[in-house]
Amino acid sequence: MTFIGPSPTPSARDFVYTKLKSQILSLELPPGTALSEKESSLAFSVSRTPVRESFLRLAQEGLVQVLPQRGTFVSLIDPELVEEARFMREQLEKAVIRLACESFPSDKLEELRGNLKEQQESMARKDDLRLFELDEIYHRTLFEGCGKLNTWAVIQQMNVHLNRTRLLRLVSDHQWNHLYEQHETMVQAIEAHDAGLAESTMQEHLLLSVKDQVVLREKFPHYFK
Amino acid sequence: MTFIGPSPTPSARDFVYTKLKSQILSLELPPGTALSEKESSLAFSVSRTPVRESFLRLAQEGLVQVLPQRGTFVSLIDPELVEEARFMREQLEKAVIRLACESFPSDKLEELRGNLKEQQESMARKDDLRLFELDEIYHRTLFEGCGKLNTWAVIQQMNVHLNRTRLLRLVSDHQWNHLYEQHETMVQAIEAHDAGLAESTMQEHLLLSVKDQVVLREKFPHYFK
DNA sequence: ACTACCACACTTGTATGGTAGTATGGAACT
DNA sequence: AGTTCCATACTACCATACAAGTGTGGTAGT
Repeated sequence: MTFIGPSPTPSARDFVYTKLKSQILSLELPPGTALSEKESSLAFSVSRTPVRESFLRLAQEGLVQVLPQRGTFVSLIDPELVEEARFMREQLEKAVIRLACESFPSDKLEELRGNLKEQQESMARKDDLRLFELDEIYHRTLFEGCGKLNTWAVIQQMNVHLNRTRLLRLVSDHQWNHLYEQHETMVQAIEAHDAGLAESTMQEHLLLSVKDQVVLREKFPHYFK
Repeated sequence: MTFIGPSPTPSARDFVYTKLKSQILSLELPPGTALSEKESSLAFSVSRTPVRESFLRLAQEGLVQVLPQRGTFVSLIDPELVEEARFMREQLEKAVIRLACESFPSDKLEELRGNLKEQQESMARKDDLRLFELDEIYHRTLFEGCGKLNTWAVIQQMNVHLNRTRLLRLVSDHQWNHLYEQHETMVQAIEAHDAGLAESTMQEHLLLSVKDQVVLREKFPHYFK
């Protein structure tokens, strides 16, 4: 439920925060890594203050753990937390697509169709990065059309815990086709006001995101709690 | 999705944060109020650092708004945000009580029954404050029994936006009886594995929480966005 | 060899001074 | 009178110094 007014001039704090967050999510800073205000401040050429404030924010999001007078560490991945994040997203997305089946503004529906078209193009170009973005925009548009953008923001925040288990490399090779079909099915379900179909498709759709965690857990058991 | 390791020795930051938060939620600091690092630091007899860090945390939770070089202000109540918080809570609570109807550990069921009994006693004593706590514990126990404590934590965080519109005074006089009956019905539904009954009762149950907002909005329109 | 202890090198927590951007009120000008 | 401009008193942002707790390795004593 966080609303960030993006500063017109990016502050040092935001810079450090963004950088650290991306490093943590990409596992460039693996779980368990010790951080230090001083060290990071040197690395980023800023003072301890913005670094410290970034640490605090990351701690609130559960990405790092601050132990007073002892140190700050990248959080281990908590499988329970990951599962619950998935659970929450599932419930909220299902509820929203049910709403969408009742009524959905036509301009947003148009956006969804345009998005689908671009997905096809990107699949042809094997542009995985763009596909990833389009997937996100697709879901965002769904929430936007239902007037539930704040809910989407909450989901985004929970997603960080899912993202750390989602290795982009692994995703790239498999089943964009399958995902695309589901996206298309859901749009059709909305048009047909078929809430049952929409909901079950969404459920399957979101289940695909859990597979990577198993792989990661076998490969790096010490990343997990 | 935030996890705060409560410090063994309460830090100045936590003290200031807790105090400010409670003042904001109780409307003692009404929406729109201008805050200032310096002023608060004097009021709490600490330096500006812990105050500043509290401001940032409150900003992330959406309770204050920090405008660089201009000031920090208690956020206006955003009706959309309040409605979505209610929406999310409804979806998640309904999903959880459905799970509870499939299976629920007997010791937690015992806790729920004990809670109900204490609710009766508190109603007899007209102990509204305790009833408020018991209501919260009741719902928490539901999530605990389903292994969804992190989800409960998320709900708690969204609740701050609902709480600012829930005037404790107003709540006190009406319908504890009604709420209690719903609590009892839900426990029975869990025992009977009647997901339909449980879900619809929960939905009604949560709808009761919106009424105060209307009153508040008529009385203090300038508190709202 | 083993243990108790202590100095030291870390860590984060707190206090404070300086910087730059913003709002405001009054003076000077039209 | 109305408008423009500027000094001034704010604001949050950042840098830095100091305080206080923690872990560790070496040393002295047994």
